[in-house]
Order: sequence, then structure tokens, then C-alpha cells
Amino acid sequence: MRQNLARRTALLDAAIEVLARDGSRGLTFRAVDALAGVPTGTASNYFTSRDELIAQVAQRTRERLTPVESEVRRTMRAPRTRDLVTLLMHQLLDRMRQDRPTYLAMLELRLEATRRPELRAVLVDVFSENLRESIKFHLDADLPGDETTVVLLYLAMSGLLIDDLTVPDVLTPYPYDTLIATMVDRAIGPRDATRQSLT
Amino acid sequence: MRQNLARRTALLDAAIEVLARDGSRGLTFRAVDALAGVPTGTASNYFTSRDELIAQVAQRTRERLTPVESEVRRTMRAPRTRDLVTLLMHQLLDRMRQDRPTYLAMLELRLEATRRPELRAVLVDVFSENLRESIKFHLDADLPGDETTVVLLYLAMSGLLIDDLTVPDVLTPYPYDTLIATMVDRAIGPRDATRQSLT
DNA sequence: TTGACACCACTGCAAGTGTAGTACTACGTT
DNA sequence: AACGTAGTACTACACTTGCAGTGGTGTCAA
Repeated sequence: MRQNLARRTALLDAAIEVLARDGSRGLTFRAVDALAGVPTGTASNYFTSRDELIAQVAQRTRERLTPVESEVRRTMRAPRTRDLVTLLMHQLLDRMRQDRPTYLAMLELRLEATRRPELRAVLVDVFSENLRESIKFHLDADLPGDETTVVLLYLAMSGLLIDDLTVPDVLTPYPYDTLIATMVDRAIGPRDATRQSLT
Repeated sequence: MRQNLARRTALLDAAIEVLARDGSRGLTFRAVDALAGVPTGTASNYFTSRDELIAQVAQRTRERLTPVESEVRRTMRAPRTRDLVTLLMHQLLDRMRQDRPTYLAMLELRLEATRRPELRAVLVDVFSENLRESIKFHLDADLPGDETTVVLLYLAMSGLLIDDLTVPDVLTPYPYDTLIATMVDRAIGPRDATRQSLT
């Protein structure tokens, strides 16, 4: 079993590409080797089985999905308005579009998790923590809306991202700009008396 | 090329089961034969290629997803309240749970569509029509909320169904009853003056 | 010099496809 | 009622493909 971390990561990144391009059907050691540009047999040396490869791919996607700290910080200088939440949702969409392969791979993994309990455990962990952090971030930052707001945005944005990944034309009648703005507005709910009087 | 429609349908239903159970990776003529309980080679006689099989599976899922007319009619006797919309969303969830294989197969097809333009065209068609019909139904039935309400519910329920299919434990902290009720309530938005005065 | 890794080639295996051939059934014909 | 034909079910097989795993050799660095 080889230990060279850089090469292992390169192989995992290649595996993500393969997953996105050919689906789990196309995920073989050979394909990973080829796409990583390393000699045939290399992936065999780094992963004992396809299952282990998949497990490590899941971990790697988790790393790749983490947003850049500095950008978030910059965004959060703005006042806590609904527009700011809308902007955050747009940034999520942009992040996805800049790394479609990872999101597609994630989707493949979701399906794979249907058949692999241990993989499902990993994914449940990833998504749960993601949701928990989103809620904490939202509330700590004093953004408008409550916990349910965040959960609803999580669900609606999931639906939107998945549609955009797989059947983009379904939503073309509804321009994302207004769609997301309305989504945010309604997910937050009516302005309560307190907040309204302050603005 | 065999024409026996009953058998063809049986094979397609078997293919849906295979897709749900083993993913697109496991979808082979052999697997379909085995699960349909017919002799090896039968699927070969009915479909010229795996591609054609997949295309016909897409059509078949479309048929299987259509809700039963009578049940809808019964539900729609109730007054046009937010609770009624909530009930409709619950019925959607129930329908999915009673036929997980079809929904899982649909998800597999979504991913497959990423690589097959002609399949994507079919799916875009299915989902677009589904959404259009939902909107028409909602507005014609004079249910509370506007067009955007329906789109938002479509997105949020997509996210919810997919999470429930693949990583159900993520949403366990948020009981579906209250989650869906709130989702509906916010997707509809604030009661406008007119409607409020009528109730 | 030794150990870890890159590279390469070969063997063997497993799976699946497609087809050819046979048997059965139903239906129409004379 | 015997026959013929068409469509289909069933079976078996040959052929191809593609992958996994391993062992051997080269290479670099400590």
C-alpha cells in the first residue's frame, strides 16, 4: 500500500472526475489511472478495493466542498438584510457551478449510499454537519429568519442545485434571480413587529 | 424484436427494480432477466441495446409516477385552506414511500441524463410537464398561494424527497409534520388583505 | 545499500452481449 | 381434421471486452 499523499489525492480527484463524467458505472481503477495520467495499476497500489476508493472519495468531496473562509468574511460585512441572505444563496449556486464535478460525484455517492450503510453513515454525517453549521452561522450572524428558515432554504436550494445539475431546462421559465430572491423572502417569513419597527 | 407488451412491461418494471437496487452500474440485460424471472437472453430479444432499454425505462417511470385520479378528486372536496396544501404534500411524500424503487430509478436516470442528451430531453419533458401541471392544478383549484408558491414547493419537496431517499437521518431532528406545514405556510406567503377579510 | 515508490507487462478471471437453434402455441387454410 | 405459418419462449454457446491483481524491474533518496 503506497503512502505518497500528493499522489493519493491526485487519484481521488481523478476519481471524482470519473464519477462525474461516467457515473459510478465507469468508476474503475483503470479509468482513474487513465484520467490521473498515471500508469495502469497505480490505483490498485493505492486502494485495496473499489469500496475503499469510494469511501475515500467521500472524504475528499467533503474537503472540496468547504467554502473559502475569506470570501465569507468579506460578504458578511454587509448589513443583515434579506438581500444578504439572497446573496449567500447565489454564492452557493456559484460555488456549485464552479465545481460541478464534485457536486455530481456527491450525487452519485448519495445513490451509492443507498446500498452501502457505511457510506451512508459518512454522508449523513457530512450533510448533517453542513446543515447544523448553516443554522449556527445564520443565527450567530443574526441574519433574518429562524432555524426553520435555514432548513427550508437548505431543502429548496438542494432541489434547485440538483435540477440545475441534471435537468437545467426545467427551471428556465423562472429566472434564478427572482426565484432565489422570492425563495429567501418567503423562507424568512413575515417581518415580525419588533424587527419591522426597527427598520 | 419481440412485441409482447405485457412481457415488455414486466421487463421494464424489473429494470426499474434493478436500477433502484444496484444502480445504473448493475443495469444489464442479465440482471433484468434474472429479476423478471425470465430466461437469460429475453431482454436481449426485447431491446436492441442498453441505451434503448434506458430510454424505455424513462417512459415507464413516467407512467408509474402518475397519481391516481380518484384519490386526488376525493382529497379536493375539502375547503381551499393551507392545511389542504399541506395534505397534498404529505400525499406526495406517501406516494414516494410506497414506490421508492421508481423514485430511486428516476434519480439514477437523472444522473444518466447528464451523459445522454436524448435521455435528458425526455426527463426535462417529464419534469417540466409535471411542474406545469402542478401549477395549473394549484391555480385552477384556487388553492392559496401563487405560481411561485408551487415552484418553491416543488423545489423544497424535491430536496426533501431526495434526502429521504438517500440520507434520511439528516432530517430526523425536524419532524416532517411540522416541517412540511411550515414549508407550505411560508411558501404561500402572508395572507393578503382580501383573503384575510374573507376568512 | 536499502527501502519506498514508479512503472510495466502479463495472467487469469468474470461478466455480458448477441445469436443461432430448437420447441412451443395459436391461428388460419384447405 | 390435418397442415402450415408466424410469432414467441427457451436454451446454449461462442465471442468479446475489460478489469483486477501481481510480480518483476528500474529509479531515487536517505
